[in-house]
Amino acid sequence: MAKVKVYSNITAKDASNVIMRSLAKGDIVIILANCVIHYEGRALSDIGPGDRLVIIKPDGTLIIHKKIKREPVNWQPPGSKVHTHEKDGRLIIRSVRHSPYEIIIVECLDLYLIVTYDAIDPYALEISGTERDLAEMIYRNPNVIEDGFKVLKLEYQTPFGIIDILGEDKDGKLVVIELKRATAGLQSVSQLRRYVEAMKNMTKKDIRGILIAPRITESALALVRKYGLEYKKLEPPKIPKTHDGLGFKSKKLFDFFENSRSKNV
Amino acid sequence: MAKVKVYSNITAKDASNVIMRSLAKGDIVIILANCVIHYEGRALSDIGPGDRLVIIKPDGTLIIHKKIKREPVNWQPPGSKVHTHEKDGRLIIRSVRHSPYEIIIVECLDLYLIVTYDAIDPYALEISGTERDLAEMIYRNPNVIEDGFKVLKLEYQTPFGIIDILGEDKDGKLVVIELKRATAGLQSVSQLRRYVEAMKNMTKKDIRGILIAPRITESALALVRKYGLEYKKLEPPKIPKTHDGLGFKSKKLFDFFENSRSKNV
DNA sequence: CGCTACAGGTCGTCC
DNA sequence: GGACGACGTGTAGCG
Repeated sequence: MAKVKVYSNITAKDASNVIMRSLAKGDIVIILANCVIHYEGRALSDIGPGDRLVIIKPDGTLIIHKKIKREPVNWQPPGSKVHTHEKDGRLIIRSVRHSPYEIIIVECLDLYLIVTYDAIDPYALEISGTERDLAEMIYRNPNVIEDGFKVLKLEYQTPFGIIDILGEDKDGKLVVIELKRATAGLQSVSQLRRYVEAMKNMTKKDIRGILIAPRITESALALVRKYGLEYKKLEPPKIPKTHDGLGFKSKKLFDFFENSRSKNV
Repeated sequence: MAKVKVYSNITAKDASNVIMRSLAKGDIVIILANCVIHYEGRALSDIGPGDRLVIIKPDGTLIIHKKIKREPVNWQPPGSKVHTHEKDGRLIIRSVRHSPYEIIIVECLDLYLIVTYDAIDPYALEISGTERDLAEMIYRNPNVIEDGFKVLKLEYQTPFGIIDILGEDKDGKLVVIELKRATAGLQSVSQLRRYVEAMKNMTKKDIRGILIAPRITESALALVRKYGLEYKKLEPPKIPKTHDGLGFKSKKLFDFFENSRSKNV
C-alpha cells in the first residue's frame, strides 16, 4: 500500500467513501476545498465560502485552516466522531464531540483535492526550557534561590491552588515559590499571593513568597512590593535531552518525589 | 493557473524551488514527509524521524503536525521567514522568527508529496458566545446584574489590571465586575480581588466585587466568600451575527464607549 | 470527569 | 514593542 494517495476530480460520493475508509485505516486525510463552516457548542460560529485546508486525523481531530494565521479557523479536538456524506452533489463533513457537545458542519461547494496519508511517527517531542526544567534545577541546587534554602515539597496542594515549590529559608521560615518560565505579570503575582494567604491561613505563621522568573513587568514588580512578596530573576535551563529510545522524557527526579509524598510540613 | 498543484517523486532541489516560488506567489504549501525537526528559541526541542504534515502559509506561518492531537508538534507564527534548500539530496526547511529569535530546521529524510494551493478566502469568522457578547448583554440591560445596577465604564484601567465592567449599584456604591464566558475558577477570583483592591486603594471607599460566569468551581466559590466578593450565574448569549458583506463583527456599541472615554468615576 | 495550572501557548487591543 | 487578558484556548497531571 502506498503511503500517500491523491484524489482530484472526484465526486462527492467517492470522496465521502475515500475519507471514511482512510480514517478507518488510520490515515490522515487532507482536503482542499471551497467550503462554508458552521460550528455550534461552547460558542457558535459561521463563516461564508472560502478556500480552506481541512485536516482530519485518525484520532478524531479536525482542523480547518485559512490561508493565514497559526490558529485554525475551526476545529474539533481528539476523540470527536467524524462522518462524511454526499448531499445535492456536495461533500458534507460532520464532526461531533460529546462532553461538551459540539458540532461542526463543513459543506464543500468545490472540492479541489483529497490526500490520504498513512503516517508512521513513533518519536515523541523532546523539549527543554519549561517550568519543570526550572523546578528540577532548583531541586538539584536549592542555593540558586538563596543561601540555606531547602525544598520541602514540589506541587504542594493547598485548598486554593497548587504551590510550585514549598520550602524553608535558612531561618526555618516557610517559603512559597511560584515559578514562571517566561515574563511574570500581574497574574503571576496574584497567584503567588493566593498561595501565601492559603499557607498563612493554614499555619497561622508568617510566610515568605518568592516569584521566580527570567523577567517581570513593571506593574507586577510594583504589586510584588505592595503585597510584601519577593522577586528573584532566574532562567529555566535549556539543555538538550538525551534520546532514550522513543523519546520519553525522564521523570526519575519527579518520580522520587511521588514516592516520598507527604502532606506534613 | 490551476488552484492546486501536486508534486510527487520530486527531487529535493526541485521541491525547494517549487516551495519558494509558490510561497512568493501567495500559495499555501503542504508537504508530506519523513523528517527530523530541531527548534530553538523560547525553549529548545528535537524530535526524531517520523511521517509528518508540514504546512507553510504565505504569511510566514509554519505548522508541523503529527498524526494525532489538535496542536502542532512544532510551529512558527505569522511573520516568520522561511527558506528552503537542498543538502546531500535532502530538502531542508528553515524558518526564522525575529523578536523573539526562534528557528526551526526541518530535515526531510523522505519526501512523499508536495501540494501548492492558491487559496482565496475573503470571509472572516462570525462568532458568538464570547465574553464580549456577555458584556454587551449587560450593557444593554444592566438589570441582569441586579435591580438598579448602572454601567459606568467598560474595560476600566487600574494600575493593576483592566476591570471588565465598572459600575454602581442602586445605592451608588462602586461595583467591580469580572466576566467569564465559561466556568470561573480560582484564577478568576484572584483577578477580581486584585481589581477590587486596586479600586479600594484609589478611592479609599468600600467596593463590591461580582464575579459573573455560567458556572463556578467549588473552591472558587469558597474563595469568593472568603474574600467578601459575590458570584452571579449568567450565560453569554449565543446569537448568530448577521453577515455584513465580509463578515466583520459590528463594533458600534464598543465604538460608542471608545468615544465617551473618561477616567473619572 | 472535574479541577488546577502550564504553554515555545496565539491573538487582539490598548498604551 | 510591551503589557494585559481572552480563548470554542489545548494538554497534562492528579484526585
